[in-house]
Amino acid sequence: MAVVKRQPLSRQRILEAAVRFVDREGLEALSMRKLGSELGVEAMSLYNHVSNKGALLDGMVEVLLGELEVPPEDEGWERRIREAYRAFRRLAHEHPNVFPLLVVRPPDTMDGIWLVEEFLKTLREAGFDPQTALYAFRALSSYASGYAMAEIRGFAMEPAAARAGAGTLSVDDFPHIHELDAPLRDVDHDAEFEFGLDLILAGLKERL
Amino acid sequence: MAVVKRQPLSRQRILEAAVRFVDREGLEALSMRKLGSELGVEAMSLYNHVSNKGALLDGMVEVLLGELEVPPEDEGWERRIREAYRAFRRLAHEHPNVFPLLVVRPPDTMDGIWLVEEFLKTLREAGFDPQTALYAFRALSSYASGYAMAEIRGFAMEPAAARAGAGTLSVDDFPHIHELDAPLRDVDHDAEFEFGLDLILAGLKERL
DNA sequence: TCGGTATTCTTACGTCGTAAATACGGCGCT
DNA sequence: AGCGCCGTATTTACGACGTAAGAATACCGA
Repeated sequence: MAVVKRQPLSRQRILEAAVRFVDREGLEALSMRKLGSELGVEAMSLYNHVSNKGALLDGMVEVLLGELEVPPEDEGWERRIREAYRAFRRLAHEHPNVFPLLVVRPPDTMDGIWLVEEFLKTLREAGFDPQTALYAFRALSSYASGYAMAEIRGFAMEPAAARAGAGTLSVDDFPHIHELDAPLRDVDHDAEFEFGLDLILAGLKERL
Repeated sequence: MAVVKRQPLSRQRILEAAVRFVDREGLEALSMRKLGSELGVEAMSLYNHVSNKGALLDGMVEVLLGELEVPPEDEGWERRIREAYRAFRRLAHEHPNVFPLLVVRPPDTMDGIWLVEEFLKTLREAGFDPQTALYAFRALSSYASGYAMAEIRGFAMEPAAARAGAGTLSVDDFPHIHELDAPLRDVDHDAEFEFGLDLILAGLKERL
């Protein structure tokens, strides 16, 4: 008899369910009806808390952003920034099906703005002028989001080579890809990501 | 009387029409029916040349890749690579609505593989060891595609600030964003992109 | 208990991707 | 010229989608 009382719907509960659903089934599988039934509710009920599907997707990127672990202020600017981008990439690993939303529909919330502010503060206090701080922010963000996307979806323009093994490609036509066949088989993505981060951060330090 | 004889359908004609259509109307507006009528044909006719909508999208990124202007070999590795990524970014400007496809569904064609091969060749001949060549390729590609995406969709996590002007944000809570209000109003994206490219390329040269 | 408000459900419409069956048009035969 | 073949185009149909409009229900303070 003791049927669990159904919890009331709420924007937050919907968004979190949506993230879980997409984590499990993929972005394309997400529909209002299916998300509704996930919550034991009809599709149209969702519209009381979310104005349409676009807003639902936007809300999902809010959830992701909320999970981002912002490192504390006290550990030196370089380390702080490093950790921030590592955390960003971690998001991609934890939600590979949701993450692309973040790239395709940039967030427009106070939380997002606050992150930018925090970031710029760190760089300004490190001694960069405003212009350079901005450039640095964008260079790092571009790199990190590009890398994370590539990692999730397969590296653009590095297709069958790595996935199927270079074996099927003629050695004569593609000697350099072939040369990388073995290393490509198990790249250390952590190291690779850090390589790029090092490159950019080292360059930035020189401009201090 | 002289009605223009309707050209026969073909995969290529379909893909090009799809790119034109999306350039004009946006990705979300693309449907088999509308693309069909664009070509004076019923939706189902398209399926004789393209196995489904997914394949259509893949084909569209092939078209984009085909438009990429690969710089000649003879101008020194650094300049060649610079020009290649500039051309890549140009793609994003010319097809802002199609470009995201390239990020979300990495191409898997011989043309794509050939581009990688060409790239690796350039870096190997410049003197990089295979491992570093690979890392360099991916660092640059991540940066470039991340930057191009951000440019197209609005910079992730730099939202209302730039778009609405920082005026609406309290100066006390967001001093650093506010500080950038004016510069943000007209950033020179070319310069900004080059800044990041410089950073990475400079770092790479040191590892030669 | 009542009345009103906020939430949920039902029904309905137009659009989507695409499977299946049908019709068509141009070709090589005889 | 007539016939049949085969690839292309059309018709029709199905189930799923997002969501507008209205009806039903649940909840809450008086």
